[in-house]
Amino acid sequence: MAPLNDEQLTQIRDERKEQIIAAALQVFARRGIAGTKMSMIATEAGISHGLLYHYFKSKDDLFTTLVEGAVLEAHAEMKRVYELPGSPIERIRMLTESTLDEGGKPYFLLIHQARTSEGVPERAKLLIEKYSLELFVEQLRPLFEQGQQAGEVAEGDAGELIACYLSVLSGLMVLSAHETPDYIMPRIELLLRLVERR
Amino acid sequence: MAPLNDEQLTQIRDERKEQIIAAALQVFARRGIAGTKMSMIATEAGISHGLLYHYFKSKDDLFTTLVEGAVLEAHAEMKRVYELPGSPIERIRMLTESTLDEGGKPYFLLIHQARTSEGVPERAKLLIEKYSLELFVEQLRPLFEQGQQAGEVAEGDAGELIACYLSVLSGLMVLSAHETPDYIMPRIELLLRLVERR
Amino acid sequence: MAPLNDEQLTQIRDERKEQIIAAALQVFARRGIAGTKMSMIATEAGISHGLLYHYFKSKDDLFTTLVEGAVLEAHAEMKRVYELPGSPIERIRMLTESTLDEGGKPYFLLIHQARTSEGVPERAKLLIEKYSLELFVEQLRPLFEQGQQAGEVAEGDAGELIACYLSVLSGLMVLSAHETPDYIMPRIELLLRLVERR
Amino acid sequence: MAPLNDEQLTQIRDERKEQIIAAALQVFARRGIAGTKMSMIATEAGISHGLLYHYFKSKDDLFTTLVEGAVLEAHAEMKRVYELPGSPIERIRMLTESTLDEGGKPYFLLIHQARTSEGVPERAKLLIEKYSLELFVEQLRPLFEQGQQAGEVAEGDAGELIACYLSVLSGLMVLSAHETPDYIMPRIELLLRLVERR
DNA sequence: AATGAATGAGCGTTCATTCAT
DNA sequence: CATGAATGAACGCTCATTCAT
Repeated sequence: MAPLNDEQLTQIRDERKEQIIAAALQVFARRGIAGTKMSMIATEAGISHGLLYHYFKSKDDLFTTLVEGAVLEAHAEMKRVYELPGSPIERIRMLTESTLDEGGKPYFLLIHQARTSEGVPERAKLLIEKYSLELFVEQLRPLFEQGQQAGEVAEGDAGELIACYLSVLSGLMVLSAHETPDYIMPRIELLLRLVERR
Repeated sequence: MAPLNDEQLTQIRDERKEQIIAAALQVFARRGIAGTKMSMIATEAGISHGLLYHYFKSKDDLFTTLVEGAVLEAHAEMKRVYELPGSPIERIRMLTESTLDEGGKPYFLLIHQARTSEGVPERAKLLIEKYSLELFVEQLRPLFEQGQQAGEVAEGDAGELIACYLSVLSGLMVLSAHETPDYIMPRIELLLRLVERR
Repeated sequence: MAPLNDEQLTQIRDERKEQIIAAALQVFARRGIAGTKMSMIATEAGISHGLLYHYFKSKDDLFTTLVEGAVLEAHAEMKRVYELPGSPIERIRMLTESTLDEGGKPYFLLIHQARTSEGVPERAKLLIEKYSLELFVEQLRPLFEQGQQAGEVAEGDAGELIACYLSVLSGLMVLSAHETPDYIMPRIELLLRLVERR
Repeated sequence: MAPLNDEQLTQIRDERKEQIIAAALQVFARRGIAGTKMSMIATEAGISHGLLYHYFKSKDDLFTTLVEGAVLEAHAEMKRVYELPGSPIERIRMLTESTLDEGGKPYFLLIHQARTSEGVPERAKLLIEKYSLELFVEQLRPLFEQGQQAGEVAEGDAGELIACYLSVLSGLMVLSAHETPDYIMPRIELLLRLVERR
C-alpha cells in the first residue's frame, strides 16, 4: 500500500548505482570511451538503458564518476605500502604483487583510457592531472630511499627509478587487461630486477 | 593533354594508396578503431573522404590492410637484428633502441589496437594470431641463447625471458604513444637490467 | 485508525483531481502540448508523476479534459454578460475587462493551443469545433444589436463586428500569456474604439 | 570525370539551404520548437534528415538562422513605409495591408515562437531582444506624429498608440497563421479605427 | 491512494558509405 | 581519378507510461 520507505529506496538506489558502476567499469576499461555504448553498459548491468539516466546524468558523468573512484582507489592502494611489514624491498615486492593483482586491472585500464583517449570529459582530465604520476612518485619516494640506504635498491635518482618502475607496471597492466594470449605477465622476480641493487 | 597511360595511372594509384596508408596508420594507432573517423584519415592524407573508397573497400578493409603491413614490418625489423654487428647484448640493446624509436611506434600501436580492441575485423584478428608473440620469441631465441652462452644474458628459460622483455617493451610503447607527461620512457640501461646477467 | 470510508475517498479523489487540473491548466496554457512534460504538471501539482495516472489515463486524456472544462467555462463567462447591469456598451466594456482579466487567460490560451497545435487529441478537436467562434458570436449578437439600436455600437454586420472583436481579444490574450516586455496590452478605451459608434 | 566546379557546388549549396530554410520556416512557425522534429523539416524539404546537418549545425542553429532572417525582414518591411506615397493615414493603411499579407505570416509566427517558447537558443533570444517592439515603435513614430499633425491620427501618446496597434496586428497574425475557421481576419477599415481620429 | 524505480519508443545527431558529376 | 552532396543505420538521451511496493 504505502510506497517504499526511504531506507528501502536508498538501498535500491545504492545497489543499482553499484551495479551500474561495476558494469561500466568493465566495459569502459575494455572498450574505451568511444567504443562503449550506453546500451552495452545497460546490458552488462542487466537493466534498461533508460534506467542508466536515472542514476547518471550522461555517459560523461558516468565515466567521470568511475575515474574519480579509480584515482582515489589507486592512491589508497599506494598508501597501504607503509602499513606493510618487512624490509623495503620486500614491501616493494608486495606492492608490486597487489598492483598486478586481478582486482586492480580495470582501474588501471580506466585511468589509461582517461589519459589517452580523445573526448574525455574535462573533469576527468582534471582528476587525472591532479593525481598524476608525480604524486605517486612522491608517495613512494620514502620507501625507495629507505631501500637505497639499506643497500637493497639500486642507486641513482630515486624519483627516476620509481617513475620507470611505475611506467613498466602500468604498461603491463594495460596489456594484461585484455584477454589475449599474446602478452605474458612477467614473474615478479624478473620485474624486481629493475629496482634491485645488483 | 594526352590522357595518362596505364603505367602512370598505376603509379598514381600506388602513390595515393601509400599516402592513405601512412595517414591511416597515424590516426588508427593514436585513436583506435572506434575513435577514428574516416574523415580524419582523409584530412590527414589531404584528400577527400570519398576518395578513400576508391582505394579501400571500407574502414575495416583499410584497417586490415594496415595490420597486415604492420605485422610484416615488425617481423622484418626483428630479423634485422641478425645483421647487426656486435655482441649479443649489444645487439639486444640496439634492437631495443630501434624498437622504442619513433618510427616503429605506430606499427606496434596498431598491432596493439588490433589485439585489444573490440570490433576488430575478423581477418585482422587472424593475421595477428598468426604472427603472434610466440613467433617473435622464436625469432629472437637464437640471439638470446647466444647471449646466455656468452654470459651476457641472464640465465633461465630464454623463451620466458624474451616474452617478458617484449611484453615490457610493448607496454611501454603503448603508454608512450600518447603525449602525456604521466609516463616516462625509462632509459635503455634500466630496461636492459631485465635481461642482463648480474 | 479506521480506514477511510467511501465518501471520504471520493472527496480525496475529487480534490486531487481538481488540484491536477489546476496545475495542468497553468502548464499546458503556457507551454503548449509538446512543450509540457507530465513531470512538470506533477511538480506544479505537488504530487508524484506516477499519481497522475491514477486520475487521468494519459497526457492526451488530461489535455482533453482540460479543454472540455475550458470550453464550458468560456461559454458560461459569455452568458454572464446578460446578467450585468448598464447599457450595452457598458456591458461590452465589462465583458472585455473580465475577459482580459487574469483569471480567464489560461482558459483562452488552452483553447488557443487546442485550436492551433499539431498533435491535439481528436476528442479535443471535436470539442472546440463544436464550441466554435460562431457560437460565441451568436451568444453575443443580441447584446451588440441592442447596442446598435441604442446608437452606441458601430453599425454594419453585427456578426462580423463581434467576430472581429473576439479575434482581436483572442490575439491579445495569446500574446499576453507570456511575460515579455515585447507586447503591451492596450487600454480598454482603445480597444472599444473598434466597436463604438463614432 | 572532374568533380563539380566551385560555382556549381555553391549553387547547389545555396539552393539546398534556401530549400531547407523555407521548409523549416513553415514547420517551426506552425508547430513551435518543441513540436518540430528535424525529420519533419527534412520531409518538408524533400531531403534526408542527415543532409540537414551538412547545412546547419543543429536544430538550434537552424532555428536561430530563421529568427535572424525574420527579424531583419520585419524591420526592412517597416522601413519601406517611408518610401510609400500618400498621406500618413494612407501609408499606415498600406503598411497594415502588407503586414497582414500572406507572405509575412510565418515570419511573425516564428518571432512569436521565439519570444514565447521554452528552450529557445540564447542567440535567438538576444536577436529578438535587440529588435524589440520598442525599436518598431521608434521606427514608426515619425509617421504617426505626422499623422497626428495632419489631424488624421488619434491624439495622445503616439508611442502607446503604435505599440497597441502593433500588438493587435501581432495577435491577429499569430491567430491567422493557423488554418482554422475559428478566427477571422478583420477588414482593414475596422482595424484602422484603432488609430484614426474620430 | 501514493511513490518512484523501471521500461522502451522516439528524437537529435554523427558518421560510414554511396553516387552523380 | 576526384569531389562532396546525399543517405540511413545507429547511438546518446528524454520522457510518457507501467508497476511493484
